[in-house]
Parts: sequence; structure tokens; C-alpha cells
Amino acid sequence: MPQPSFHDHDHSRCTGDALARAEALTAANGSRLTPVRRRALEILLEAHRAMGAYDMLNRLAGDGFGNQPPVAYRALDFLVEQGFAHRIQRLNAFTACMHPGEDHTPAFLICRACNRVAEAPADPLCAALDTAAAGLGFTVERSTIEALGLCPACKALQ
Amino acid sequence: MPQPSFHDHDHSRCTGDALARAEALTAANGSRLTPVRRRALEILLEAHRAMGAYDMLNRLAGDGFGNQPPVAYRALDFLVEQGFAHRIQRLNAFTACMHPGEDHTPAFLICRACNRVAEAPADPLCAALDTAAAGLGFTVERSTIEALGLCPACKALQ
DNA sequence: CTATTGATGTAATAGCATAACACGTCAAGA
DNA sequence: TCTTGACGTGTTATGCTATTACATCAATAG
Repeated sequence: MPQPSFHDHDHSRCTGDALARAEALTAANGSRLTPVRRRALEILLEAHRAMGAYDMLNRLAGDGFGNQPPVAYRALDFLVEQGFAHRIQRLNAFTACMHPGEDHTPAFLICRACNRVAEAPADPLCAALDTAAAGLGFTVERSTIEALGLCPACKALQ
Repeated sequence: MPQPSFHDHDHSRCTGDALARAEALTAANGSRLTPVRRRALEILLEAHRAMGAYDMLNRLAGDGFGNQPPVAYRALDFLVEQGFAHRIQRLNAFTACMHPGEDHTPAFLICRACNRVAEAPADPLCAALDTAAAGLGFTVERSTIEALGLCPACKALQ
């Protein structure tokens, strides 16, 4: 199940998979995938693109949940903590994780034309970063790797 | 002239150097290092740490420049465009570039305790990222590499 | 001389994020 | 059973970050 956003794929299936995995993981670790949280994850998965907290808030409010910012931020923070979603710094936005439960630090490829985001494997990159940092006496706890550019589809349209 | 922020160094000298280089570079490329812009760069260099746009704005306003946000954002955007400063996505903040004119894409090491930021060389990392992205058909134009963790000094205090 | 460009100043607004408090539920332990 | 504590949710209010739009001015090219 290779790269997500820049390739065609059975979307309903990947959404269902991710939800099922989220259920399983939360059940296993004692945290709770409550209705808001679950719905937030569904929305992220269905959107299949990076989504701002306020967009999420509107969707949640439309579904009968609260309509104040903390509602969205709390749900999103939970999903990020659990590894079900990632935060894209550059976009102030969130995106569903394509590999929940695998404990990875991905690189994000952000298309500046269509705004889609893909995850790319970045474990070797992170390792290199850790090493470089260690050389300066710095201990890395979390890393952010994001690239802005053009996805294949948008490049073709230029 | 190795790593900046996490080591002692002659700070007034590095500030002067950077300013002089900025003068030279702008003179050479036809852009103008106007008073606000120059002052913004001085402030960044003297602060020697990442600084939010509104902190910058206060400093600039105190020096007799305008006191509306665009004043700070325009100066900072200019400095970033010219390569005299970098934006730290994770902090919504800006920091003076330690190697102006060298056209590099650094990695930033952000200490979560003292909030200081150091630049680490990241050209190999960027190259790896470009390659990984190219494998997915994605063309990288700009990359952001930031690590959050503990600097040597703060680690020692734990 | 004037048309254009670039820089600055200002007002207004949009967008992102969090602190603080109230309330309800549920489960563990007295 | 009662109660206490932890957690989750809702809401108010606020603060921080960033941009759009418009007016003004100076320098310069034609």
C-alpha cells in the first residue's frame, strides 16, 4: 500500500482501514476514540487532504458537535498524539496519517498548486538529522521535514 | 566560524560581519537595504534568537518606524528573500541567517527549554529529500527541516 | 515633466490558537 | 453508597499571527 495522495487508490478502502486501525490501537492502549474524535478522523480521511482546524470545526459543528475552536483543536491534538494524524507546520493544517501505528516520522511533500500533501518515508533522513545534531551536542526529540513543490499531476499541467 | 547559537563566540563581531555582508550583497544585486530593513536585521542579529514578527514590530516602532504589522512583515519578508534571515515554521518566528550569501538550506535545531535556535548544515539531507521526492514524481522547490529537542546547555541542567 | 516603480505608513480584517471555567460521566476506593 | 478524581466536552473570552487594501512619497526612466 504505497504512497497515498499522488496516486489513484481505493479511497473508501483506505479510509475504512485507517478507522479500523485507530479503533484497535485506542482499544489496546487505553485511550478512547470518542464520537468527536472518531468523526474528526473520518472527516480528515474523507477529505484526504490537509485541513485547517477551523474547517474541521465547521464540519464538526455541522454534525452537531460544539462550535468553538477548542472542540476542533482537542480532537486534532488527540489524533496527532495517537499518531492518527499529522500537523503540517507550513500550512497550519492537519492531515490523516497514512501509516497509523507504525511510529514513523514522515516527510511531507506539499504541492503548492493543488495543496495536496503526501507522506514520504523519512526514517533515513531523520537518522541523518539526529546524527548531525548529535555532532553539535543537540538531542533531537521530534523532527519536522516538509518540502514545498509540485506534484506529478500539477507538473504535467504547467 | 562553526555553529552559532549553542557555542560562545564574539557576538558583536558576528553581528558586524553579517551586516557588512548584507550591505555588500544588496548593493551587488540591486535591492535596497533601507533603514527599516537594516534595522530589522540589526535587531535580529542582536537578539541572536528567534523572534516573532510582533516582537520585531515593537522594536521597530520604538525606533520610530511604523507600528502596524505590515511594517514588520515586509521587513522580515525582505530579509528572508535575500537570504539574510530564516523563518522558523515551528515557532512562527524569524532568525538571522548565520551564512548569508551562501545559498544553503539549513536544518534548524530548536531547544524546547531555552528556545534558542541553531543552524545545522543540511545540504546532504536536502539532497536525500529531493531524491526521495523525485522517486514519487514530486519536484522539491523549498524544504523545511526543523528539529525540536534539547541543546547541550539545557541538557546539562536537567 | 510625468509615468512608473518601489518603499513606507495606516486602517481594517482575517485566520490561527489557547486559557480558563462549568458541567457531566464514569470508575476506583472509602 | 458516597465521594473523589480523572477525563471529556462545551462555552466564553482573549491573544497571537498574518494579510488585504488603500494612501503617500521619493527616485527614476522615458
